[in-house]
Amino acid sequence: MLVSTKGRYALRVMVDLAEHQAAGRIPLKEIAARQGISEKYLENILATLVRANMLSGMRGKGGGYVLTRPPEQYTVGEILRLTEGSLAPVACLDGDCKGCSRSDECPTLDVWKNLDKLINDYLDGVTLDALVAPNDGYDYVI
Amino acid sequence: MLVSTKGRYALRVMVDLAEHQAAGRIPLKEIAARQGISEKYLENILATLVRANMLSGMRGKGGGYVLTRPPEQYTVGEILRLTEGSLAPVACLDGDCKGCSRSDECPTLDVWKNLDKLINDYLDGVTLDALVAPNDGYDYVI
DNA sequence: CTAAAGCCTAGTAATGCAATAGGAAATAGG
DNA sequence: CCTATTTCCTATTGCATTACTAGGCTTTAG
Repeated sequence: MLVSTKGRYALRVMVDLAEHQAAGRIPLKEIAARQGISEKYLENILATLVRANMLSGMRGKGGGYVLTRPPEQYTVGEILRLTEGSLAPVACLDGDCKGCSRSDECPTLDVWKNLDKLINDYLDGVTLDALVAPNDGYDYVI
Repeated sequence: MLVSTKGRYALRVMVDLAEHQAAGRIPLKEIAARQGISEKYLENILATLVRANMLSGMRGKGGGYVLTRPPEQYTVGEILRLTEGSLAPVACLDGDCKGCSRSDECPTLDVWKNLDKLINDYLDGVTLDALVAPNDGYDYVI
């Protein structure tokens, strides 16, 4: 499985926040309820996003989370790479375990490299605003 | 990780067998030595391939493994789907757990579907013979 | 001061992955 | 028939990761 629940939830949360941007800071409780995700589990995920400055969190009454950039400036790729650690399709390409001893002669390495590029290029080409549902009309109701 | 060692090893073994087709049946021991893979672990992998009729295994003296089709008739996709179980990038698309309750309204589902298609289409487009190293020349030595 | 929120560090249960163990059955050659 | 060789089959183990929970601390608005 390339993307685990952590990454999937993170993406859904980012879309949720993008859709509710107009409402200002959104408390975790609200997101969890809307998305049907355990509050405690969400904490971990949001903490990761905050530490990477993708979200700003504020404590206390009236606190909550808000995007730090406009939705079109987030790519799905960066969100997933952050929460998943890596999007490499095979261990051979993962940052830490750099190159197995057979990489010089490996007949399959090119397949993995091409696949890796395919995946990352696609996910880096999709921005958050492309996933936001069209506004319900509140903006132009008289 | 989309593809685990099982799938990677399987692919390498298939390439190995394609490259040594001319030698007839190849015993597991030989493949394991050439590829630097534990014999016992390889057993599992080869058993899977045999059960799916991708390889033919024969026991006893002079036995070993051989491809059941010419290399250009295997795709990397089918080899990996068999050994990995599935190439779905997220659990949402995995055969068994068909569709989560939110799939109707899920803003991210299309991303996963597109990614899934991208991955499978690419891997189904690469055939085994594309990975086989050019012959060393034995065929045309006088 | 207090209630509402995020922040932080652990801990745990379950799953899946990688690898190993031991033996049964088949086959070829002497 | 005997033996060495080789695949086939069923379990089991150790390990790492994933998904999720627990409990308490800190910040902020009113």
